[in-house]
Amino acid sequence: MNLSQIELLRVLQETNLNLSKAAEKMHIVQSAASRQLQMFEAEIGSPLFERQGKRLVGMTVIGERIMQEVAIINQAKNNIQVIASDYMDSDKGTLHIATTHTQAKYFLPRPIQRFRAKYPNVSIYMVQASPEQLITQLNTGKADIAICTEKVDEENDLVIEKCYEWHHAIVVPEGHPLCTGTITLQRLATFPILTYSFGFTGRSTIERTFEPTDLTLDIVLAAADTDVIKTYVRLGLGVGIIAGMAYDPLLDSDLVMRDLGDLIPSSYTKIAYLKNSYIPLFGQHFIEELLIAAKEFG
Amino acid sequence: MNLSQIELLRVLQETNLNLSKAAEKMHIVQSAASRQLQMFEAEIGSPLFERQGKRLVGMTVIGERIMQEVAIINQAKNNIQVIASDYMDSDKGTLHIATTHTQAKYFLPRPIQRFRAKYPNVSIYMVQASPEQLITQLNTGKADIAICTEKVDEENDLVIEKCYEWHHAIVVPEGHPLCTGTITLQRLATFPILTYSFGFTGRSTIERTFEPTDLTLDIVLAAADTDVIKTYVRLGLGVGIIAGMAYDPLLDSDLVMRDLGDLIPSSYTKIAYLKNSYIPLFGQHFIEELLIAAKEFG
DNA sequence: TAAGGTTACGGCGATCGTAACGATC
DNA sequence: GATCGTTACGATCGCCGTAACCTTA
Repeated sequence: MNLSQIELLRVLQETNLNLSKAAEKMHIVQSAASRQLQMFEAEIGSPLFERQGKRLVGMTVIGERIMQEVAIINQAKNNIQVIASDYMDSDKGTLHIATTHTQAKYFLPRPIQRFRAKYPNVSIYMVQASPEQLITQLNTGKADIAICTEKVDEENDLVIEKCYEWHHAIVVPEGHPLCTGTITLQRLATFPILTYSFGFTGRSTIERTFEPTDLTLDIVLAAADTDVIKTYVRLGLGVGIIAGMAYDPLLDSDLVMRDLGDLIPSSYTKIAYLKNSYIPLFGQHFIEELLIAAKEFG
Repeated sequence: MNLSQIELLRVLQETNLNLSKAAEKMHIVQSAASRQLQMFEAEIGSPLFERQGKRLVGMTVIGERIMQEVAIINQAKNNIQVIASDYMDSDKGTLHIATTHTQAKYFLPRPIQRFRAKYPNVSIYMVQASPEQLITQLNTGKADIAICTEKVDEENDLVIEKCYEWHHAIVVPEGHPLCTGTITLQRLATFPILTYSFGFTGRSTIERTFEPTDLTLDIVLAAADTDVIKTYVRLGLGVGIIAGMAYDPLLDSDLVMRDLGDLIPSSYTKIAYLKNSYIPLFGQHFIEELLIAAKEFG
């Protein structure tokens, strides 16, 4: 058993068990990868992969179990490298951030700008994805830190920090009936609604608010992305329910925003990272920067 | 970085940073170990060991930190091997049990005998140690399962199962004043006492019982081992406070035992193993055997 | 027939062991 | 002087790459 075999297993998973692709990723020729895999299986004493003919099409029971340990080893190995480079020069490195569109556009710009000013030698990679994907990004080591509102609860191997609290709000064109008068759930339900897709940016909170009532929202558009919602609100498709902080007083001055804090419970945007991952110094400072920005944001 | 370097680091710790001994344990010549260590430190970019001249005398800060990851990797690597051999033949293997004298002598014989009958091809190694050492045995991978009463609480990376409940009891020679009449803490405190050493077999419970009172026990002998206590009770040195199950009605018929369940809170003997360790099938069956024996024991 | 995987073989490099040396208790 | 660690050098064994071959979409 050796570390490159362990890594090969990880890479195999990432490539849907395609040995050729895996070999390429590891900068070795395909036959070499094939042999390494065979040697490892020989050492284990039973096959780790289900095969159809020669093709790898799945994992055996023992393969799955061993993969858990493989993941642990890879994580620890990666930690060692990060620790080492952090110790050598704690102002230099790479930070992979995974987040959703809303956070990327409305919350992160300021803290990231500040962070860049302090750490010009840290490269920041941002991956935009659905909240569900964010967890995968963390688990596969593709992201160091995830920032989002949904889904990052009760995950056992994640460290989760509350970042800031926010309310939903409606946006409507000027002159829309909802610009005046008290807003109630009943009244909202009489209009066509534009809001986030399932699993995005507090959509689950909206669901939970309406679920116990007899009302059903008439959702005519569900988008992952606030800007799409606003665009169609401008076209008069209906009432947008968006995250309050996604209303930009300058750019969105043609739209009227009204807070729904009294109707829909607040949502919390959180910071998450793997419990077992080593976060370098600059990463910890980045998190601090987020928390500072969060206070200004509230 | 490769696995033998990782292993070398672990072995170095086990040998008090003696490179020669470590090399021997790894079945390589000492110069090879020296080089491997250098290569690893070069890759990390800074020394992992404090040196006096050439001797390794301690670990640097980064060395300590990296050791945590090294331990994780070694554990996972070991798990892989156990998983593999468990899958190959789940009736064969080795079980390292760490426990204290009292458990080894009075509780374990029956379950171990039964287990041996079911699994003749599993070699059982028993290490007898102090409760404190048991934890170390688990953490260093020298023991798979620990059985004892003290110390195995609130350890974060241990899985702990309650095994059985027991009471303290006194043993005295026939005709001793304590053979008759009600036993109270006050009365106990008037006699010279023989009991377990600090940190052994419920000694802490005895301490906690007397602590809030004004009474102090006159402990004339503290032993790790029930048999030593009984021996000196027989010589008339005083009153033995032992674990109830350590009284053998046949062999100790010359002594009178009286239960202290009303005076001293019960103690619990627990089974402990590392949260991240893979316990092979026969190991799980061994634990079941313990729990069965525990019921008969109560 | 293209894509994925295995087998055979020669070459190169990593790592080992021997051995001589340096330093520290 | 015994123990512990480093450096130098030749030898070996593991692993890679090339290439031919097999098998299935």
